[in-house]
Amino acid sequence: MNPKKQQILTAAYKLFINKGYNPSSIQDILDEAGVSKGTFYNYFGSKSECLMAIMESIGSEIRQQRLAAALGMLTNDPEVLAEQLYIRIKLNLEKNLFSLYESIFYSQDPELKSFSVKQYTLEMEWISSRIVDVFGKEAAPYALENAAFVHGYVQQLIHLWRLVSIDELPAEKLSSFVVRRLQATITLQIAAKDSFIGKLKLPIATLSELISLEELPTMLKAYADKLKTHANTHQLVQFLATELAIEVPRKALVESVLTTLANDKQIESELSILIEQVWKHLDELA
Amino acid sequence: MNPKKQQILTAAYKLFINKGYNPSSIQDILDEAGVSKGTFYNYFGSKSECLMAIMESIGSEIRQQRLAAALGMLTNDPEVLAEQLYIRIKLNLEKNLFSLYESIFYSQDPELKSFSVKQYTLEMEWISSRIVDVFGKEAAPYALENAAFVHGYVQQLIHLWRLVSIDELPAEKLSSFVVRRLQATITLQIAAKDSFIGKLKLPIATLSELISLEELPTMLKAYADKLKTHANTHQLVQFLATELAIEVPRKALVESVLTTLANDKQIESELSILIEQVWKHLDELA
DNA sequence: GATTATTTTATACTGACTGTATAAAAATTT
DNA sequence: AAATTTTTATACAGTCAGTATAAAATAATC
Repeated sequence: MNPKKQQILTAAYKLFINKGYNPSSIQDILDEAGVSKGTFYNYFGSKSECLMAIMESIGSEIRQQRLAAALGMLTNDPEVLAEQLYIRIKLNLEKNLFSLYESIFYSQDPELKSFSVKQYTLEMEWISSRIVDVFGKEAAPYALENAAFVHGYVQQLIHLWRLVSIDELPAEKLSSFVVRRLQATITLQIAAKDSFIGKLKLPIATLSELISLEELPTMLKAYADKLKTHANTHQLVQFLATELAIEVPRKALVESVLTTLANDKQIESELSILIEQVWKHLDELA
Repeated sequence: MNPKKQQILTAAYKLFINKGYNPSSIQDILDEAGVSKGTFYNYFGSKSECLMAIMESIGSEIRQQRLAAALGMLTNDPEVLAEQLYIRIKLNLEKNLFSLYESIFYSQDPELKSFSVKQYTLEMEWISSRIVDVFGKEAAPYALENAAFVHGYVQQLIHLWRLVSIDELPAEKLSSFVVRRLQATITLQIAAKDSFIGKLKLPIATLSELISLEELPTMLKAYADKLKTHANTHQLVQFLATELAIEVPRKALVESVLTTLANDKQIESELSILIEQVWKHLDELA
């Protein structure tokens, strides 16, 4: 990613989580980044576009870590689900993201609004599918409303904790607590056939569809070619492209490279989507 | 209440729920109310103060209706709880309040922020105490976190419903569904002794303490004296003051007057707090 | 009914904000 | 070395919240 763009994102991120989104003016960002106004508007059409770019990359980081956490584990293990829920809570805490979500979720700005709807939809879909993984297909009719249950309960407990205690939030305890509560309530709910949302479905969100393992090498190759100036990243992506093309890709090597890439803050969102897709295919490799 | 102040509140309310809080400028409010800037700042120190005044009166309306709904009913009836939860949902729907809560809850403005913390605390305390009413004192150690459960679940289901369906939200179905889920989960939770928040308590919010039945007549009388210009309200408050002072106040009459007052949009928040207190004492009357 | 006090209006102003525009300077690419 | 792109500095338009003030309208008091 262009260093100026990265500078701006870093500065904006720092300001947003400290002062909050609204109170941080574009001028503040420019001063912090040591960059002029023209440059800012060269990369972002508006302040909210800048915020969305930040959220996008965090979302991608969460998804990658969740995929990594499930790797080699049984998908129906409730503890894996708890661990994955914990990943979001942990990242939100570490990066102080609550105020960012807050600014976004209930924003009046139509672009931010629809962005947050998309983010929300993705999260609900992901939790729903994990609920079916864990509790079996008899849980499917109740998965969506229990995704809402999980999401809402986590959110409220975090909020509540901050009002009742000055101690650090026990995030792991929280996520496993919520999963236990989920387990209890969903079992009874299935038995009672008690449903609210019923058969209604969320409008499909993008990004959930998989890029096939066959397509990935060419796409990665195409991307690698754009990375001439970033020697390190270029090497890694180039390697992925060729390795995934051969008969039996070396899984451990691929995973290692993915981990390195996942920790690289410089990468474009376009690339990080590709990386997520590789993660998803990882357990298909020998 | 001063007619100009009422004009401003009505105009602001209309704009806030249609355009949202942030996009409504003070100038918009002035135009809508047909009032000049000086007048606005004569009654409200800022735009957010105006919003808080609106929220305050709605909160009071909700609390009064909830008290009325429980009147003469058994406090441990889960259906009464569902009905009371429904009251908030219904009022929020009717008055399109979601966007208002949204603007407030996650605001950066420190005054709004602490106001919303207070509102939130009151709601949590109220739900908690109702949970103990319904599920008995063995539910007490779990009441607070289940208040968070109820609040978060309701919120999420409303949000979800709006994404999956264009139909009107089935609010009554929602509230009774959540109460059933609460019933299921809290029973298992008590059995499992599984708690997250533990013994931690919310910092006490004001307004929860009762004004005694003995004090009320004098306080009402004092207030009535300030209402010389509002003949109708003055009559009603004056009546309450004298009626509550006598040996055996006529309950039906008092209740009727309270209902009339509850529907009066003109009353000051100071008075509406007194009215709430009378509601709370109502079942002590013969 | 006249005088005094209060409320309301109209208007101008400050300072902060987002986003646009533009010409010159700096850095990159060809 | 020349051409192209990026970056800077700066000025500008238009919006906003909130302050200030003098004049007009209304209400309260004697």
